[in-house]
Amino acid sequence: MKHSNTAQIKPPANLGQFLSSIPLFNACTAKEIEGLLEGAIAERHGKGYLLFSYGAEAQRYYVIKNGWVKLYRETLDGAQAIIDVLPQKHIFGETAIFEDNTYPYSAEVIENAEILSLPLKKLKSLIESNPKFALSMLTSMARYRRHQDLEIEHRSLQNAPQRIGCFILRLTPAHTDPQEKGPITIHLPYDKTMIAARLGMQPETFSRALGKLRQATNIEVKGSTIEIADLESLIGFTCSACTNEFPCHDIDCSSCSS
Amino acid sequence: MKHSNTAQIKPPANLGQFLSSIPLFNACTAKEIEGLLEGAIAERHGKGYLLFSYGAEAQRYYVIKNGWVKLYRETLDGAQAIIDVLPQKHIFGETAIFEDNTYPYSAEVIENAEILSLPLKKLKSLIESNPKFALSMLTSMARYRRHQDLEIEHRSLQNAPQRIGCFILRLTPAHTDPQEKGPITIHLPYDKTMIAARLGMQPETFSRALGKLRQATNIEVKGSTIEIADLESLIGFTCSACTNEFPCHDIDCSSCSS
DNA sequence: CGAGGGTTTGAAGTGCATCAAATAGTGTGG
DNA sequence: CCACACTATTTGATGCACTTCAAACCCTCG
Repeated sequence: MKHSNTAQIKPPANLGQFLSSIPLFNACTAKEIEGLLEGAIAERHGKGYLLFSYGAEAQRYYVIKNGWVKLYRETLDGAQAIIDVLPQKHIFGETAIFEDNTYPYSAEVIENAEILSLPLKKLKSLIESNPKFALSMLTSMARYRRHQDLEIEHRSLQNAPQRIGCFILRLTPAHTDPQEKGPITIHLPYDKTMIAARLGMQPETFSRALGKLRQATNIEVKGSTIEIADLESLIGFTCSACTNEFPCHDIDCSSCSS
Repeated sequence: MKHSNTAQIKPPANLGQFLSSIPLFNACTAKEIEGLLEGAIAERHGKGYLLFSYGAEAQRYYVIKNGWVKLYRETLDGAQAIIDVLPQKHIFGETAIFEDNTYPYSAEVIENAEILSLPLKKLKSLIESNPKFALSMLTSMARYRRHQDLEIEHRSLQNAPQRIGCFILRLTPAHTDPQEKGPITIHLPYDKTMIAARLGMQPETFSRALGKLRQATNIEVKGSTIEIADLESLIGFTCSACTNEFPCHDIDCSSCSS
């Protein structure tokens, strides 16, 4: 794989600060953060880099500093089921400690990414020693659950153009006012092909469905840039088939662990 | 609703024993169980009884002693998304404590059921005071997550007959030998219409898909009784579109909280 | 027996997938 | 800076799976 270049980068001093900025670790003391970071490795990986495979023995969990990572599983005949696609500040692979110490999915970099990996052992002992942290962890898991519940709902209630609309809406800056008038410009964060997979449809369907969405809601699409002229129209079209109301932002999953 | 009869039943002495038998509470001492049970209410509800609605303020969580309960959400125009359908020994409504103290879904009895409801407060304090229990809770949540991940996968990779096959396979007694020769008889645990909804398809589709499954795998269907003549054939047909191998039993979700 | 819900069947329509091929975009080496 | 190679994206044509609407059937229970 041409792009699968990897480079270890020396852990910069501000890793602690970075970790603290993640909601899951909010309540941790500096000393605890330091403990978690013992044995940390920071690496830069190119698109296509496989971080770990389903079923592999798990020693470490990961935190995304930059870029995007997809979690997926695959059948014997190669069909992939995308479980999730995660942006920066997300954690993944950590649930292995609650299972049999193997990863419950595979993880692959899909946009050049800086990834931090940390020993699971330290995480486990922190959970055991600090009830407050255990509660943070539970909160984070519960939030992820809602996120997944919503995912299931979307797949059964929304059609392809609506799923795309929902995806776009979640890219608008959080706390955007639904009444917002002026046009909003957003950027698709990764390949359209990957977005299609993330939304459970074929690339061809994505392309056509985006066309329909454009006609229905007056958005403008130029490559991976999208301009929302009339936010309310987009919301009306998209959110009618969802149990959430607009400023849902995916039940703000920025603080989910994964 | 004709069937929505409800009767309070006096908490029998063996509630403690019942709770202890649930994996989530395995590690609890008798004293802790007793604490959890303070303020417990046991009730019998008929089909159609609404236990709580999405968004309602949550004071209690629930444990199923008997029967089946569906968790769902609905859009403004009445379309329902079934999040899960739970059998006995399952817990639900407990995640409200990790959110804003409101239920993240509605819950309705779909087969006459005996339901135990317990105060969330006691649960929360147990989590905070007993790290071991917090860990059990995390384990349980992690398991539920895998269960949901699998659900998403099934919806994207399996077609209707395969989803039904998978549903049937998970009804076979756990640890059934895949090589098992003699015919296996199982009973559908609730309405076909409800199973269809649970699997994300229309009742008509369910009926037709079950027909296809019968032809493809030599199962016999008489009302809600199904006889599996050739288990291997059923497994071959069903599990080829799944990332799990057969004796998956849904990643044994008997110990999930929900 | 008759009412009502659950289930099946038929006919027609829709949405998405699939296969095939053209086009646009991106990074490469010359 | 251009031509090439390769990938991402779009477009067209066709097929299949599932849905929808309508109606019949069946089963249970008062």
